[in-house]
Amino acid sequence: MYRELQSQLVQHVRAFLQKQYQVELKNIPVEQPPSVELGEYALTFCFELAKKLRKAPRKIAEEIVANIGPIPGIERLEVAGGGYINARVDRAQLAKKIVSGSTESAPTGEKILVEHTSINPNKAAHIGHLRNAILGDTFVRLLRADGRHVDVQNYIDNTGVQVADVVVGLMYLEKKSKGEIERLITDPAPRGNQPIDYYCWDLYAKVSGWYELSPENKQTRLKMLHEIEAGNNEAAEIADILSTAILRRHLETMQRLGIYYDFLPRESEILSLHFWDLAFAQLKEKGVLYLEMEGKNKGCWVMKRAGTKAADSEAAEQSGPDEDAKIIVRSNGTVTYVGKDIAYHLWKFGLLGRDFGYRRFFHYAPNPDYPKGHEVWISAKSGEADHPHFGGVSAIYNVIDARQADPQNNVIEALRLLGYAEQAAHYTHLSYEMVALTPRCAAELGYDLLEEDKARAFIEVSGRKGFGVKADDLLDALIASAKREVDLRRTEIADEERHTIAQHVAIGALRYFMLKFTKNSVIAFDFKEALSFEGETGPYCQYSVVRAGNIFRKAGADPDAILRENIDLENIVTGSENDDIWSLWLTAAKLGLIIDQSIATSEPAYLAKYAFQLAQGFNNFYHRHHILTEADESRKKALLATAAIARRELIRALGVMGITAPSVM
RNA sequence: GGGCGCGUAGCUCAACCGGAUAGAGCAUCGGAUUUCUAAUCCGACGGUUGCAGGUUCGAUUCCUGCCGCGCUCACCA
Repeated sequence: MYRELQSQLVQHVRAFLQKQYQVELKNIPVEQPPSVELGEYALTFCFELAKKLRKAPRKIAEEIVANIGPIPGIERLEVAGGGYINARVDRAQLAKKIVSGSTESAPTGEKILVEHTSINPNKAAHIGHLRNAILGDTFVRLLRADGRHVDVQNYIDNTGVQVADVVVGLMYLEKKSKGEIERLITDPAPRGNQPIDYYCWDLYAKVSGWYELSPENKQTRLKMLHEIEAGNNEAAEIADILSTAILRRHLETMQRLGIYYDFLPRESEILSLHFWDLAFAQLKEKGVLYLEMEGKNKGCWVMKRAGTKAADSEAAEQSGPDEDAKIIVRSNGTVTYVGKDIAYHLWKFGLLGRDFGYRRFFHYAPNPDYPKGHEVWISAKSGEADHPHFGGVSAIYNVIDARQADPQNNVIEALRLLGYAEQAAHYTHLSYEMVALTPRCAAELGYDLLEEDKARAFIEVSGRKGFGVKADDLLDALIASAKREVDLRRTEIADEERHTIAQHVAIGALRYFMLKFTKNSVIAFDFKEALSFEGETGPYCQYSVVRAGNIFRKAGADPDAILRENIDLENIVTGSENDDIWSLWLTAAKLGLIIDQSIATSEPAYLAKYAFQLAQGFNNFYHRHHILTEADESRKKALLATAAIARRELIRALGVMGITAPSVM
């Protein structure tokens, strides 16, 4: 609506500039004037044109406004300031289009792969993982709202050092047999009735300390890692049952937040199906890797790093070994993490020539996102005969924190050097900054802080040290806090229903909190802020939806039905006395544009800010115009339509963020 | 040392590809017909956008140099 009209306007202006002045502008930026009093769109290109045409910007603006002629949907153009052109739309006409609300973009058919969460399956999920999963899930929802076909993957590193650490803990510190470990997973009693991921959280921290005690202890870790990677032994079996149990816990935690997956590829299958061998052959054949013959990397297969001197200067190549090169295969013949990741990404783009086996792993009961329920598939060496196909996509988004930019860039560079420029260009590392704790928060949690840490703005969480806030704990705290608020406000309804409301509010608060910060801002986590339900929060937005709903409930009207009636929009959106109401309509009309921008910049925070703005606009309207006591029936109906539009678009915006509003709060 | 990112109100953060008076929330203070439920609304207070230059009609935004902070760069994953 707003988006469509905007592109029409740009097209028209572009054609006119070409015809009248023979100029072709690459970009015709469109902004919104500071206030609707000045119009709906602002054009700034006259300033740029001033140089080319050797005329004052205002003069050009005046000429254009005088000569451009009528533009569909635009009432008139006006010159403002030193050379802005402001466009005023035909409000009644646009409002009518907003009411009809049918502008879904056509599906493109191509498949997009979004990978997120990817928590090492050796401990409970913490707030850092929540940011990843919420960011990723919201991005998936954005793409789907835009009509794209998306597969959601959660990569499981079930054979890595982190899993090995916990297995070491069970076998060497706790001295448990395989049978005891199996019982530990099926029976909560031996682990003090805490969930298995919680139990391992503490154990993991303990093992890290144990390694520091002696070099022999540290050796155990390496030995364990190799056994697990090799497979077909007791340690590998223990690692498998343990990591699988913890993985289930992670899926349950994320399910609480409305986060679902389609496929869980595991490192164990990347190893057992020998993905690396195929990738290695390609990398050697195309000369991406070379065997280093001298220097500190002697005997390793290495790859030049992107952007280094060695990569673009031939002179450097002759002056000895490139010691800065990235090692892909160690001198002992084992492959590094980046190597495996290259193979995995060749698979993602369908360039490897081999596929995973697939079997069913987890079933989601019917829910608002999947009314018929949903199946999660997991990789397997030999899977079920009937399975959906994953991988072979045209674009990928990896939601991974900023600390892993370097390995990500290595993988992209490898694809590029292999000649897959197209794929490399559609490989997006959706990078975001970490969630850390404020010193105050750390103190509240009972951690002893070093003096130097107390002075910091934030302290990095560390699973290895057991330092952090567990995802389920935070969600529980939010639900409890929301429940107290609901108990105070809604004494007339049943406790069970109050609990459901509290869950909605808690999820809204948490998801919004994780989305309101732009990606490259470090979140310094603090309970006080995260538990807030006022101001710029999810519950604020949810409350606006509830309020709008209340109006219709009291009026005995259905918001969708109102919009199908014959409404006199002219009298409510036109004229400067109605600027505040019109401005709410206009904000509501922008959701499509905001979704586009959020995708283009891979920045879900835009959407969060927008939802808040829309909620704020509605609350303002709510106070200024008392709908149910409006005497003029025609105006009352138009006000109801206004509330219906704001409500509809706000519900839609929140839905893309995975937030739903309860019917009462 | 190289790479990436950050520095904006007391605090936490915004600012669309460079655009009109740099905006929100929190905190503080003052107010809102006991109403479509106040998880709300209105107002006040609060800024040399780290510093110094440059480009531009116009710079929080782009360029250069400093200062400060975070992350990262292993034959760990």
